[in-house]
Amino acid sequence: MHIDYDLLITYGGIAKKISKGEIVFSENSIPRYYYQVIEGSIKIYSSNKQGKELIQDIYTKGQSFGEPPLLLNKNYLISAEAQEDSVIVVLKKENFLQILNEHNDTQQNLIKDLAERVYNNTVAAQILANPLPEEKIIKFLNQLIDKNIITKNTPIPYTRQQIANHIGLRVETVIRSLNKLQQEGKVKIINRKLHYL
Amino acid sequence: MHIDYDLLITYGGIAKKISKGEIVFSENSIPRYYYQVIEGSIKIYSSNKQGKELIQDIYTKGQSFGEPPLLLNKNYLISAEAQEDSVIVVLKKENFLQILNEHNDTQQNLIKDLAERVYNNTVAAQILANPLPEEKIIKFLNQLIDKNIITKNTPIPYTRQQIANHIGLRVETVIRSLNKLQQEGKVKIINRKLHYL
DNA sequence: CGCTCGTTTGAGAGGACTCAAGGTAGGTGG
DNA sequence: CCACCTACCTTGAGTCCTCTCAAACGAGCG
Repeated sequence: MHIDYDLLITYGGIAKKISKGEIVFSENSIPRYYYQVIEGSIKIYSSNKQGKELIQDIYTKGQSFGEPPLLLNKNYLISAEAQEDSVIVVLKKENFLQILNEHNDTQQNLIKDLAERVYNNTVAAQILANPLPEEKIIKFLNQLIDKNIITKNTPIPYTRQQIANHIGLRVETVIRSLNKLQQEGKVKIINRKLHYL
Repeated sequence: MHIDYDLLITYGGIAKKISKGEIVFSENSIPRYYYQVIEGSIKIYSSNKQGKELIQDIYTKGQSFGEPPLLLNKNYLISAEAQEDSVIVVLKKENFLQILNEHNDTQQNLIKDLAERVYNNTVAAQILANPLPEEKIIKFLNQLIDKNIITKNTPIPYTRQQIANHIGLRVETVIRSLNKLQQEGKVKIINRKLHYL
């Protein structure tokens, strides 16, 4: 989802700096705002009892996040945290709903965007349910390519830990699996930078 | 998502009988229709290389399914199969889009519905990523309660196999975990029927 | 009675996880 | 320019537990 910056401001949206590591909203809290990234990146995640973090999504420039609970009047199930110093626009819920009402194209954008998230979640579920670490990784990388986040033969901008948190594995397992994948010629590791072939 | 039956018919929707086990659409095929359940239940699932089935959703009376790929012009990533003898309405894509255009309330319903699916997927991801079988089961049961599919102290209408396919485990593991949960007093098994306490 | 489908139990193997210890690169400050 | 720090990566050894495979039991039904 993306709403024109000027429109957001017109309806009372406010740009806000968020430092790396700062929390935008957290699990169980009540949604009150619509959020859209102007600069930087926001990580959406949840943690289980053992403290293991599951990254559910990462939003960057131009993308909004956290609408579903806002629209459904339910509490957040996930937390949002800045992965780097970022800027976001914050818009009161009422004003967001007003934009939706008064601009029909916004509704259509929202539909497209939500449909895309459902679609992506389908893939994510298949990755998480897959019992083989190497297949998980390959599917994860394929997904990143589909989403235009990475391209083949260029360094992948994720740490081993981040990959692990995306697909539900431990760092060590990711490292060992990447080694196997390299032997199979599916990825290449050039001084620690991971490349997908 | 739910569209009024008469409206569907007005726009050219056709009711269709689907026998148990019959496929409505399958992975990799091209979406051409909007589907809505009239009677029975449709299972949405995908299978991995090892033939293990992952149930992603089950839709019943009044619910539609399969819109995201339809709206995004992408191929299905999942298959849809009747779990029992069912009746669905099939509506051509163009006509579905026309309904969306000409009935603003439909758009809003669609938004709500998609938001709900994203929300549910968030929970599903947490379940799939959880490494402990017993926690998976408990979270799964809690989700069924939230969705009003089951209530406490009544028999749960799922086979062990179905539960396993929902949460990414093997039947045997589900059975053994249920025994532990019974010992902990969290569920009760009355001649094979599972009850959540 | 004899299918068929779902449930259950046992034994064994494999592999992800855990824990612990080092290694390496890039940045910072003296 | 070098020493140091920190974050990330890597390796090893051992445990645990899910999965696999095989077999059998129970319930419902024609």
